[in-house]
Amino acid sequence: MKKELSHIPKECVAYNFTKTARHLASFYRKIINRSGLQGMQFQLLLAIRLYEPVSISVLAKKLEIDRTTLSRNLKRLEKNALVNFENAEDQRIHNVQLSESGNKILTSALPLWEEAQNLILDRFGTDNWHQLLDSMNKLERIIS
Amino acid sequence: MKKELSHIPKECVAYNFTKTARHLASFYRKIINRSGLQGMQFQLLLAIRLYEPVSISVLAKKLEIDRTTLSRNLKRLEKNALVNFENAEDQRIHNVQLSESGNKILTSALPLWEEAQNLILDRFGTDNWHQLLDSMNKLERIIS
DNA sequence: CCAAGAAAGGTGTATGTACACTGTTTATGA
DNA sequence: TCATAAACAGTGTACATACACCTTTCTTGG
Repeated sequence: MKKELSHIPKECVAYNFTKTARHLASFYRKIINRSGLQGMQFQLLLAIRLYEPVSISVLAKKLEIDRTTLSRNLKRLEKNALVNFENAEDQRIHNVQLSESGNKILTSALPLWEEAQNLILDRFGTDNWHQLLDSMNKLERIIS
Repeated sequence: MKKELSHIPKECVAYNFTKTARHLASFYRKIINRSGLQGMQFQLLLAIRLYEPVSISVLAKKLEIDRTTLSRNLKRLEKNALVNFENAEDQRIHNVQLSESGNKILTSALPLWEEAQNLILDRFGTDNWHQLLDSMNKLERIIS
């Protein structure tokens, strides 16, 4: 007889998070795309505005994403003239900052993020979200 | 004066889920890789075992992933001889099922999934996880 | 001072994701 | 019946992820 395995996808922490994350990213992306930005581009421009001028490695740590992934994503932003790189005194460090148009398009996208966020929170409840977020953060601490 | 924006990454539902999902996927992947399987390969083989023989579209709906993404991921499994395709009477449908070696390697990976899952649940608490999962499922229903 | 190592970043390669579009096969209703 | 629509799947293209490996630049301890 074959072992019953249907509990695995139902219970697997990674699978369920990945699935929900995909759907949520899609939800936000469809709205934020109206600004001309991809979802990831929005995240990056926002993070750059918060920390600029900032090196690639530092930004990767802030966003908790792989440095080489970030590096390539930033390269696309540079190609679209949304960010600029410049060297620091330390010649190893490539500092990134928003360009004029990067700043402009980010500003235009902020209300779209609000719209997506509010669509979710109005239906899910802000308190429920904060509780969920707390729980997720505990989970994160466990695996790092 | 510049508007304060640091609440956005802290609060954004999509960003926080994506980040946690990445970390969790990495956690499971490192363990499951010891079987020779990628994390996604494990998911797919498992789902195929649960539903085989199953068409690509049906499998995509079960897994809630994009059909074309699934199609290409399955192509890699086929290339590695872990699954087989065969046509149904309905010539449009390509049914997929596990090969001998696909079955074997999946069986060998199951204890590794248990290991990863238990590492998380032992530290996080099964009840906490079920509560979190409930909340996530509510969130999913809201956005679909 | 300077050799060894650490830090920053890039490249090669492979996998994963998803939208727009296409072709083929089956179902359906006027 | 047969034109039209729906269902199934593949391809083109672009973006996103991440590991292994490399070079360049700085730091540090003997």
